[in-house]
Amino acid sequence: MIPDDPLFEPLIRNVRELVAIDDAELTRFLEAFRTVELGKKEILLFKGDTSHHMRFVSQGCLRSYFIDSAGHEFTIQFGISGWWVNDLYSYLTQTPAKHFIQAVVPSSVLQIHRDRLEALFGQVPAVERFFRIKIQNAYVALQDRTLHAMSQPLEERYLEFRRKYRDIEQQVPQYMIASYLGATPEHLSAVRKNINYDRS
Amino acid sequence: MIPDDPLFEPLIRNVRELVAIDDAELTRFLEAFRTVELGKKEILLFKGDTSHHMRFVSQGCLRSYFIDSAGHEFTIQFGISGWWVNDLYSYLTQTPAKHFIQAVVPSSVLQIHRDRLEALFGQVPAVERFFRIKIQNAYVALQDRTLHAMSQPLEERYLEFRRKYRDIEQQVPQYMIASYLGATPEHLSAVRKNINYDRS
DNA sequence: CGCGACGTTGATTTGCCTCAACGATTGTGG
DNA sequence: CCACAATCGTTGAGGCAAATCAACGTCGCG
Repeated sequence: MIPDDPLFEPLIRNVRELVAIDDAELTRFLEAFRTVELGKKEILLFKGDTSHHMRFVSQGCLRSYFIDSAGHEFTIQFGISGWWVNDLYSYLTQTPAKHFIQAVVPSSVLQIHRDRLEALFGQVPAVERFFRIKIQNAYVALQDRTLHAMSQPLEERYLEFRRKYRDIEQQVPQYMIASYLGATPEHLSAVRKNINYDRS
Repeated sequence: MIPDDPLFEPLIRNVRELVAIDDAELTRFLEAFRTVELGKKEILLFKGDTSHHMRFVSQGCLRSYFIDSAGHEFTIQFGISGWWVNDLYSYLTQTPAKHFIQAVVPSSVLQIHRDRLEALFGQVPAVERFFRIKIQNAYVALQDRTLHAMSQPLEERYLEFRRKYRDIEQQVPQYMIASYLGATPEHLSAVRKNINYDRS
């Protein structure tokens, strides 16, 4: 009954490690998803479009980013297998997105339409619970990142990023990491040089 | 049946403007709250304590902040009437808080114990829904703030703060606003001076 | 009144950005 | 399969925004 497509495995694990849900309910949930395949650098959501889906990264790596008035890119979030990625503001308010969502490498995404999900919230409490807890955790993580960004110099933030996301660091170019950390590629490059000198 | 204590009014409004909930359920929810009165500068949650309550500001103004290794204060959040304030990480994981929560001016807080709230989540779906939506909105707002902090100069951030939170600006000292904006009091002072010159 | 908390000012230092240029690697079309 | 272009990381010079440090005025409160 539960779909045995291997793309669904990370999602099943993601749900079951957080909430108790029986097979029938889980199946209803999974059946509401559609698969999207993306090539390297392909864009899944454009600024100005409205986000109608919650999106789960099954394979590969995505990022969301925005571009300020001076043309600078800021990476908001990376997402690898097991992460949810979205422009939540656009999704929640059904207004045009301020961010882009892009595949950094070839990726497989599972997405569920907002109408289906809202209906499921009323029908399967475990699904609503799942998203409540997910968003709580995301909030805490974001708060942590915000505080680090304000209080730590770039070197600390970079080392922290490496510790926490070694698997992300390997698949994304450095200028994206710089833009995630709120720095220029040149500055990050200089910091990396320093770190290597310190080692020897 | 619904408590008519005026302190509850902001909370009742807060819930009813977001979810449909009948009087009996709302009453159950409200009865789980206790009132806490705080004097100016009194601390409600100390760093190192574990947060066992969700807290709602009924009157006055609170803030949460943390102190880094160099002794600098960073204000994470202000909360006036109608806002929820907590160290969510401590609350969710039941680990020692990394932040303080403090009354900026004399304040009245309504708080519900975690055990009561978790029980209500299972019994009254509207309560779980309420918190899911609240935390979604908080996440979006925090993301917005994080992006502004990274991409805008202090002057922009200060003007934005003023526009958005004029009612907060009036009850908190300037050095706390500076610490919220990620700047020193001296720098904010200089920026304010500039703004005034521009006006004339 | 006198002390402490708060905001301001100015001099100096510093972390980070900007701009320009240059290898190295990747990928692509002829 | 090679040649050329584009992408990415690095380097260094110069500049600017913001932090630091120290000092001072003012207000409110015990």
